Amino acid sequence: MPGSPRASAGLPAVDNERIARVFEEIADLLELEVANPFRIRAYRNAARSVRGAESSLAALVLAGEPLPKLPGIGEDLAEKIQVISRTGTCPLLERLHGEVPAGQTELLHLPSIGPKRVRLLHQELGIDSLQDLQAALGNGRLARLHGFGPRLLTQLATALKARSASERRHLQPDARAQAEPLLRFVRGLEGVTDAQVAGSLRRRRDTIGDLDIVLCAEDASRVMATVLDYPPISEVMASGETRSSVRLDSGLQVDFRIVGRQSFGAALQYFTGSKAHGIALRRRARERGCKLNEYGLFRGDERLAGETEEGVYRALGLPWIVPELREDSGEIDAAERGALPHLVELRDLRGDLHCHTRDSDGSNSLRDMALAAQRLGWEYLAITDHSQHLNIAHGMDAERLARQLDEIDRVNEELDGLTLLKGCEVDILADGSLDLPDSLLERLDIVVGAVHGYFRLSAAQHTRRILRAMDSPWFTVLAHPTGRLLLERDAFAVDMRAVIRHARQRGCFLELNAQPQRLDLDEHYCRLAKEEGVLVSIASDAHRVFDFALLDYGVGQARRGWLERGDVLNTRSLAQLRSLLQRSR
DNA sequence: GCCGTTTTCGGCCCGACTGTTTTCAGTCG
Ligand SMILES: Nc1nc2c(ncn2[C@H]2C[C@H](O)[C@@H](COP(=O)(O)OP(=O)(O)OP(=O)(O)O)O2)c(=O)[nH]1
Ligand SMILES: [Mg+2]
Ligand SMILES: [Mg+2]
Ligand SMILES: [Zn+2]
Repeated sequence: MPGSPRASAGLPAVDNERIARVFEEIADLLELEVANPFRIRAYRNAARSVRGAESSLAALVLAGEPLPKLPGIGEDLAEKIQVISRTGTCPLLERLHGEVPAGQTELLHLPSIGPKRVRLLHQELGIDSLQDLQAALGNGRLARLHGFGPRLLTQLATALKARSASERRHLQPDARAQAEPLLRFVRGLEGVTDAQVAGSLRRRRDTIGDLDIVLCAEDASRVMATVLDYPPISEVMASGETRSSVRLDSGLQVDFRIVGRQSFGAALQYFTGSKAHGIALRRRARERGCKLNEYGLFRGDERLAGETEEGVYRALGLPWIVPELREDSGEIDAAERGALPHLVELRDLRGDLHCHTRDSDGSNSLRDMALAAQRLGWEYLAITDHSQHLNIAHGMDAERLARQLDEIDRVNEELDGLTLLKGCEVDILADGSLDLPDSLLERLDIVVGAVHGYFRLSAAQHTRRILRAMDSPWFTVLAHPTGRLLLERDAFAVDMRAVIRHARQRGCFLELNAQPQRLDLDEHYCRLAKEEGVLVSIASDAHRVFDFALLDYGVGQARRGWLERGDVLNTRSLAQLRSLLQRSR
């Protein structure tokens, strides 16, 4: 078997993500066997729970330590986690693979195709894969199938043609760029009194599946007709009185929901999600003898709330919960106890600890970056160009960096209110050594260490590599700690708890890289860093002056990770920052 | 499969849109 999951050197090859994917795969296969829907849900909930777990579960298993109590993980699933941790799979998954034709999960992921239709395709036409379906679409046999009307057939044809495009998720800037003109359009429509973005974009998730837009209007069906006139709409997938799903020319799906004024808050709550958060609220309503839906909170026929979100939460005995926290990962409990965090905000940041200039792969001069930062009212900006190993980015050798340090001294002379810090984004080499000599590193205010290559090391090797880098007395911040590139490259395998604990021990910090294709640390690791008492640097990694605006994406992610002002390194004043960066050398 | 100020069985969120359904199943948000 390629990539044997067996652990080497005490660290597991199976990370939480892999365990979660096994549970999701089981859920898909159970769905195809038309199993008990609640059992299927249990596996999907388990996947979510494992993703949110703060420790590497396989690491605990291999160390013989007990698993923490995780929501939705009972006796049976805990046992399965043990087995998956050791083998990368489990008997149930293997059995299901033997029973369900291999291509059927792909079919299940097509729009409007669920387990019953997959079964029908199999039984009536022997279709078990995307290729089979493609062929059947071509020769007209599909149309004879019960429930396969013309609308569904066009939808399937589109989905098969642009499969990769339609299944693809989107980065926030892309989603935002398409949401803005759309919002302008619908807000200008007659009868529309309010329109808000909901869904994952409002929750500021790292990637966005589709746009979810709630509109407030009394005459829903008339307004819906005008909404569908939005020129970039290429396909109307479903359209009724109060909700529609469309696809834009770009391939992005948009879901619209229209409700009246007295339901707008309830609809916004419903459509913002997350699904798990919404279900948890509905369960809570039920426990209190009420019913919560997108129209309001009701006791019998009596409407208790619905006009505003705040009113809905209040009527459920809760303070309003910011969208970023709505993942059913402890926020309802915290709200109930009055213990919601006061999340960090963009305006709390007093500077940025990671940026580039023309001296490596940036587009603007050092001076222009400094002046732009000064205009933002910041107290400090660390200049952190690449080191020599990254020659693709014109990384600097010792001599060029030394010249840059002189330049920083000169620019600092003319700056007003802003202080440039001397830094470098130093490559962490494969063996964990740093890419510049100590004689130079010791002259820097901040050393941002980064992994830019050798991603295929094992978790054990990566962890050793990073711990060793932190052992350098000059190392201060670990940049983009998992190396992930959203929609392109997974995080590399690493024992993040060990990294974070070592950072605390060594007086180092972790970065939350705000580039929207990174957002690395993710929200789960942010919570872990907070729990372990390691400050996070929310950093733009700007390569041009406009990139400082990207910090807001980082703040969004930090908020999803429950970070408060005190948990963030660059909310500190320059004096506080300097003393934090001054390690016991 | 999970879970319990309704506890160890019997629940598990609730509603819109589509199709050929004439009273509802399938899929999705
Ligand atoms: N009550 C309830 N609400 C749901 C359900 N499915 C979705 N929703 C609500 C919560 C979601 O956040 C919202 C939008 O649905 P989406 O499928 O677009 O999910 P979301 O935007 O959260 O993530 P995405 O990035 O689009 O995949 O609709 C459900 O099964 N029950
Ligand atoms: Mg969405
Ligand atoms: Mg949606
Ligand atoms: Zn960088």
